[in-house]
Amino acid sequence: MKLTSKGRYAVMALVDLARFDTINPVSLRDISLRQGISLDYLEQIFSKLKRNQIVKSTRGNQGGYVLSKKPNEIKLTNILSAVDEKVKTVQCKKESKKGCNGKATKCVTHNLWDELETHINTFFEKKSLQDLLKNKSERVN
Amino acid sequence: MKLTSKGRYAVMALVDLARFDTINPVSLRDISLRQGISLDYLEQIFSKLKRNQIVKSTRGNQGGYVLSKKPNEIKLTNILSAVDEKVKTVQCKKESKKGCNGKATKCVTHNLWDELETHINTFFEKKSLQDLLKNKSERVN
DNA sequence: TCTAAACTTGACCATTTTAGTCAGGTATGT
DNA sequence: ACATACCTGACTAAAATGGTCAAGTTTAGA
Repeated sequence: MKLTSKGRYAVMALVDLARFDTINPVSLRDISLRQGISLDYLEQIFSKLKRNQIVKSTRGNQGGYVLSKKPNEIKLTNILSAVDEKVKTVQCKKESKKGCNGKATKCVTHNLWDELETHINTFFEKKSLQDLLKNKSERVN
Repeated sequence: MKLTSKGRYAVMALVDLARFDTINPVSLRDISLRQGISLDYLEQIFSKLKRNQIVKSTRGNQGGYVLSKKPNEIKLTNILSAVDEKVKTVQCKKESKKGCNGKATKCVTHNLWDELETHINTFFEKKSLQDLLKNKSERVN
């Protein structure tokens, strides 16, 4: 199972983007500063988001990124899979042909992880960027 | 988020144990052979399971491990947390005092991961070893 | 009592993943 | 032209993963 900072950064950055892209493209530099994420790392992430048509870019001065869809049309599944955070739990080796661990049977936990995977995916399927915009940033304290 | 082979092995081994411990303690060697898990690795895992009172051990010849509770009393949460598979998603740095990423506010995704965590934990809370014993091992094909 | 089976502990390690950095681009508005 | 901002690929330190190895201790049974 993979769910790391990269996925979190992607979501954070997109929420930030959704809040500021009403008029002009938003530069990664701004997002970097506001969210405290390394600019270089953001570029890697946005490169993937772009490949997956989640954002559009404008080059040059005053350029930046814009969402390619409305916030409520962008599901978290889309975001996470775009940055290669496969919500795949533990894969049994060569599960396709043989059973797990080279046995002739599926391992007893096989269905379990499948179930969990579905469970999590459903969670991310229901949530959209829009949902995250609502509870904005809460003050600590 | 951590959910790796160690957790899967722990569950697999305990299901195996639950099936065979009716009379005598089950040796790790047997589990190792049946489940195709390295014996040395199993020892590490069972050391943790023992520390967390999930299994009891008998040393010496004919020794081995036995469940310390009934299969329906052992929830998957117990197993996974015993082997340090913290179902903790992404933690924001120093979230306690300051906000995330050193900002004064919680990051926008903070509540999201909290929610997910709860979501997953609920899943594991409901499942017991007993549940896994039912759908035994299915043949591939 | 001897010995083999089985648990116990801790150190060690190769590989992979993570979370970036760095260096060099290219495109474009002003 | 030049600053800004996107774009790309190579590189890397540190951590996690999935083990192995070595050296025990304990106890049943011959």
